Amino acid sequence: MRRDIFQAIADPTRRAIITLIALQAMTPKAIANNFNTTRQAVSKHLRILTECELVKQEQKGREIYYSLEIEKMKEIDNWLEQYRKIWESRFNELEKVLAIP
Amino acid sequence: MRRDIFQAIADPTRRAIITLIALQAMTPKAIANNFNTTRQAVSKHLRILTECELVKQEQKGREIYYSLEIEKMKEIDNWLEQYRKIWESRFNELEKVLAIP
DNA sequence: TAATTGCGAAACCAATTGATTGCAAATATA
DNA sequence: TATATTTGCAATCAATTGGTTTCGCAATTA
Repeated sequence: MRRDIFQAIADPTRRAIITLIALQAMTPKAIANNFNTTRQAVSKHLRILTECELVKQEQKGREIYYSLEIEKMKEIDNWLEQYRKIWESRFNELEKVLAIP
Repeated sequence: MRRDIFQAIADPTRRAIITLIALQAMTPKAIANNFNTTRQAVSKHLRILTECELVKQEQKGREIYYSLEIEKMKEIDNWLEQYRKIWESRFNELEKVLAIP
């Protein structure tokens, strides 16, 4: 059961959850109310997101508030870095061609 | 058969293929030789990558060269933008706290 | 021309995934 | 204390996934 961040964000519902809790912590029930799905399904998604440390939880009484571990998102950014270099260098190539002498 | 870029990069083999063909076009056979897998398996991955327009192909005789459609990778970058804003703003908050008056 | 090579596609299989249902535990409220 | 609410977790099911095997087609080579 290998969890990695790329697998975690592959599911559209999980991406929606991430968007939802990026700015404010929410309970599973509150999250489920925002989608056309059940609490249990959301709970499973939250579990997957927690397993790959994309989400952290804070218990308050019987409620559990989930919020995004924004630092973890940087991993995607880091992976993307190698490709960003490529498209930036290609852009520079294009600039050279278009440059007025 | 919904193909989207996030699902495409979820698989580690596909990410490895993307890395491999990012800088130079390669045939399925050449790609397969770089991994511990068959040409047919690579072929299936390439099909998925092609379906979501992450990869383009160029026929040369009986060989087909696959290369990365780098522009498509920007879609991930665009999606990440909303979160980049968050972690940058948090960093600025931190800076304010740490700032020497 | 005949054999070989590179390829995609279809058929198939085991493993995984996402969703649902049902349940028990913990907390809150009457 | 009795009841309702919020939750995680296990069992189950249908659909999807990644891989293999096999096949036929087109291009190259002998």
